[in-house]
Amino acid sequence: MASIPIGEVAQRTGLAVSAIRYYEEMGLVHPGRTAGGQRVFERADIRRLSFVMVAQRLGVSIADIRTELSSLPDRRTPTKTDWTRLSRRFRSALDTRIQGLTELRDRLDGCIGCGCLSLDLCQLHNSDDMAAANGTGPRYVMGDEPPN
Amino acid sequence: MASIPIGEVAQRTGLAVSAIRYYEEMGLVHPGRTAGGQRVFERADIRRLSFVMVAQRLGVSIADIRTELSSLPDRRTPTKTDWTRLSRRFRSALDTRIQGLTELRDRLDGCIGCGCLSLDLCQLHNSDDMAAANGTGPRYVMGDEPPN
DNA sequence: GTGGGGCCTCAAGTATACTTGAGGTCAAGG
DNA sequence: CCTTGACCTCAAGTATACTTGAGGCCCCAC
Repeated sequence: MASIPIGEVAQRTGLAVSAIRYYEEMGLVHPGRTAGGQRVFERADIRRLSFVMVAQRLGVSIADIRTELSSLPDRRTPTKTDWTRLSRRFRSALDTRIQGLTELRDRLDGCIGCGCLSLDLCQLHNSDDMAAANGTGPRYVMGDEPPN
Repeated sequence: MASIPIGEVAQRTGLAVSAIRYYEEMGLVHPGRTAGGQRVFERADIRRLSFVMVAQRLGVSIADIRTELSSLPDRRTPTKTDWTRLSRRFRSALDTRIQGLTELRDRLDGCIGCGCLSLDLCQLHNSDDMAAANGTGPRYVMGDEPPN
């Protein structure tokens, strides 16, 4: 069956060879080895790596990606059901993020009108005194959510 | 006029004191100094820092934030017009990002249906052969855009 | 069967974004 | 005045995510 060398995986995914080796070290992929010790990947590994790239792009840390991927069977080729479960969780994370950014954008819209981030009476910044009173600042803008 | 010490700026913005000093070093804020050498901030600086926090949250690097902020007058208190110009550019970056994520999500939706990232005949992954033919992989998913 | 491109490991380096610690100064309230 | 909490600098450390380099096998097309 398809045994793909690291260089080809790199070409197919667009990742650097060094990055793929790093991902293995981080436990995101578990390629096999030839008798001579060279890594042997399979298609499922390319898919794992694709997922890694997409998740990375969304700002998910490698540690978190590993956690997500741990729901997939390590060496058995994942079934459609495995991936569907993962995709669903992923989609919901995406939704959350999009929603957060959209709210931020809408709040910013109000700002542009009022010259906000510059004027004190904006809905975002209130007066400095009010902001000081409950220990805020850009938190209004950021919706009081943690960065990730 | 309002001369705010660094600790108060930290409280109001939610930033660590050390982070604010770092931002000064990186050229994102330019506080004044007392005769004794302590930093003196003004309201405009808090707004700059708020902007920094929001931009950071969107994944903008400090170097890029500095570039953005350079359109504001360094020491003169920015006018409403200054901030409006900045906000508009910012809003458009936000739009781009939201749009990218939304497209990603929609493509993922197709995937969930077909068990993609797992099956070869998905619209995202085509067959491995086709993907190999034009040197792609997750690029379909990522819309061929650079990370930032 | 061999030449050489591809692959290997391991250590160290890079970039970003800060934090922590040591050692010392400033300034406001009592 | 004097205490003391907030502030100062500078160097070093931390975490994340990789890349680069040295030194050396692997393996397949010719």
